[in-house]
Formats: sequence, structure tokens, C-alpha cells
Amino acid sequence: MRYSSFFLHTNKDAKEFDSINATLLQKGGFIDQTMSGVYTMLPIGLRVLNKIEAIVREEMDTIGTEMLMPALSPRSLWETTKRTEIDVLLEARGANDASRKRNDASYILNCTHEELVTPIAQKSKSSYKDFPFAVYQIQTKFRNEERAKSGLMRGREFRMKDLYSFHKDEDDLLTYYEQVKKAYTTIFERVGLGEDTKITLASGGDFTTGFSHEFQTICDAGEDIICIDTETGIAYNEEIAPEGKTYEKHKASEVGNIFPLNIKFSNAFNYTYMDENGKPQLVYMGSYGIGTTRLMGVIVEKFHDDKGIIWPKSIAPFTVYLAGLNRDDEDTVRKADEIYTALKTSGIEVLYDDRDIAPGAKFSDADLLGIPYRVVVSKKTGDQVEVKSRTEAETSLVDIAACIERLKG
RNA sequence: CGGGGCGUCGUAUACCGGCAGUACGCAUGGUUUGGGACCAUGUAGACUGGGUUCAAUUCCCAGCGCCCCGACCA
Repeated sequence: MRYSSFFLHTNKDAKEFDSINATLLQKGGFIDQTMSGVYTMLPIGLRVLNKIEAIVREEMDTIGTEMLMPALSPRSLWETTKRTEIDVLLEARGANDASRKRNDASYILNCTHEELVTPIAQKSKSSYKDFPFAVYQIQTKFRNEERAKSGLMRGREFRMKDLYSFHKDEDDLLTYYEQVKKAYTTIFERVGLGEDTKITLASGGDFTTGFSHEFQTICDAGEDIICIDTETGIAYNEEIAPEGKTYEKHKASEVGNIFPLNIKFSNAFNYTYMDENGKPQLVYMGSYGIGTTRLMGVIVEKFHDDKGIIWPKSIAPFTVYLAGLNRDDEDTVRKADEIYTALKTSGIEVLYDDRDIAPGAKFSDADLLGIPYRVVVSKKTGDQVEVKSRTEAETSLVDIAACIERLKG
């Protein structure tokens, strides 16, 4: 991608916000705020989000099947489960009298999809032979947060992967629940958060009187506090940490959560299957979420320095920032063009800064954007190129072939 | 939802009851070219409504919006 034809504009003088991710993502031109808690994913930001979601999708495909449910749903579904009182629930309706006359209904902008997925499953999966099964989606969710804050970490409109599993009994649900834990662990490892993400015991919240598990990434910008039992190493959400134990406390951000719903929703919708003896039995369900936009925010919170973002390679918008200097020199421009083509041909994702601006402006953009490698072509580099990683201070001059090998590796 | 703050070119900010300024960006020209270049010339702005006043961007009220602290957080 050539910078000159990419829809990208950095603004290093943009306002500082309460959180690092809000500030850096806006300075880097990854996101643009539309209103409080609502952001546009600009092209370079979307590249990151797509990579995160691709990883999530790959891991989810090992334990479930992707589908896509609507963002809008009828209020009646939420009345069935008595969840119309959720305080963050958003409603949509005709914006003016004319459209209200045409359609009197009000709709819910879904914050989660148990109300949608349960009746869908009920329509076709009603024999014990059908179980277990699981479906997931990656989709935009809505929550009318009282106070949106911290950039992508608490928005009113955000992206979420939600997975729903269906089982004949509790044992089977719990077996699957453990599989989800493994898949989630793999996801957080792959996006670079493995080390600091703790499986944390939490209350079941609105869903169940039992337990649930949260995936909490230790992070100063986080809104939760997790307590790690110094003896057992087990992490608890502060809200349920038992008295009389010693804990290591950390601020953390909830990047994923998993709930054994048991029969809460199947009961509300009277979703039963026919067992081996021809008797109807309530279905056991689980639900499992990962906020993909929040994940993006947390990654910025974890990986940055005073110059900008440092994206982990697995989710970086590009692998390499190719800075073509000396744009007034035809030979150097031609050489940079050739290297750009060579990198692309090798399957390397490259952002080619072909603008006629000062070298320092390019370097600072490269740092701000957080692209893992920087390659420089200039009068000084001759037949070679200069390469350095985002975190290295020193550059090295190497042959083009060697450079490509390094970037591929 | 309680409390506080703020709404001025695209962005960041300043001043002022009497012609709204600076910087960045953007445009054009010239000089530059390894850590955010320089010079020149341009470009573009007072959230909305009401009130006070000879005169309001400025003061007052309301609405809307945004930010921050706290509460909340399936």
C-alpha cells in the first residue's frame, strides 16, 4: 500500500485523552470519534481489527460454526426472558411521526444474543442426536453505557465475538466449557496478551446464580481488580474474593468471559429436546464473549512507548514501513519502487511511504503507527536497504534478499 | 446516575462587551532533504435558541454536545 493513496492521516498534535489507547489510536489515524463511546474504524485501524478477528475466527472454527445474527431484534424476545430492564439496553424506533405510524414497534439494539440464538436453535435442533453444537458470530453490539470512557475499552457501540453452546446436560456443558477456555487461551496468546491474561473466577452476574470465568488482562487502564491468591495462584475478581486469604492485587481489563447459562434461557423459551426415551428435557447452554475492539484497545495499552504504538506482529496493520527518502532523486525513487514491489511479491504487507516529506516525519510516523519493521531506502543505502525493528534503536544495512528473509521470518 | 469542567478555522489553542489571533494541517511557489525543514502567499472558525445591551464570540438562562472524577459495568 502506498501511503500517498492510502486513506491515512496522522495527527501528532491531537488532544491527549484519559487513556493511552484513545490518544495513540486517534493520533495515528486508526480511529475517529463519531460521538462519545462511538468510533469509526479508519482503514489502518480496520486492518488491525480484521487481523484480531481473523485470529478469533480461526480458533472459534475449531469449536463452533460461524453465523451472523441481526443487530436489531423485537422487544418481545427480551420480554420473554424478562431482560427489558437491563439498564444498558438500547432501543431503536422510527425517528419521526410518519415512520412511527407506519410501524408502531420499538426494537432492541442487541447487547448480546441469547434472545436471538435460542429460538433459532429451537427451530431445528430438537433431538438428543443433534447435541452438542455451538454457533458464534462476530458482530457489532450496543450498550448504552452511562459513561463511555477510555477509548475502545468501554464504548457504546463495539465489536464482539459471541459464542453459544447447546448441550444435553450439565456435564457435557462443562466439558465444552473447558474447551472454550483452551481456545480463548490460545487466542490471547496469539494476539500477544498470553502472559498477562488471567482466567479469573467471577460471579455469574445476571445470567446465573453460579460462577463464571473472566479473562482479565493485567493493565493499568483496566476497570476491574483481580486478586491472585498468593498460595494457589488462582485469580478471583475482587467482587468474589474470599475473606482471609492473601492476594496479589492487579488492575485488569476484562477481554473475554465465559458463562455456563445452564437452563436459564432454554427455560424462558421452553427449549427442550427429545431424549432417548422420548421425554422432553431442557437444553443446557453456555455463552462466551470476546470484545474484539476492546482487545485492540488493551493491546495498545500494553504495547507502546513514548513514540507510539508497538503492535505485536500477529495483528500489526502492516509488517513493514518502507520509507523511501530522497524523493527528488530518480534513481532512489526507482529503487524504492522496486523494493516495494519485491516485498509485496514476497507476500509481505508493506506500507510504502512515498511522500515527499522530511525523513524525520516519516520516521516518527513509522514509530507512531507501530509497524513492526522499518525499511529505509535512500541515497545512502546504495544497493542495500536499512532495516530495524520497531523496538530496536540501531539499524542494520543488509542486502534486499536478506531483508526479505528477515521480514518473512 | 451524582459532581466538576469545557464548547472559537479540519486539529490544538489565545484574546476580548466594539474589525477574532497564533501554531499545526491543507493549497501554491521557491529553497531544502537521515528523527516532526525553512521562507513567502493563500485557505478556513465563535454549538443552538432565548435574554441583557447602542453593541454579545465575550455576560445571564435554557437546550444540545464533549471531556474528567465518582457510582455503575450482561
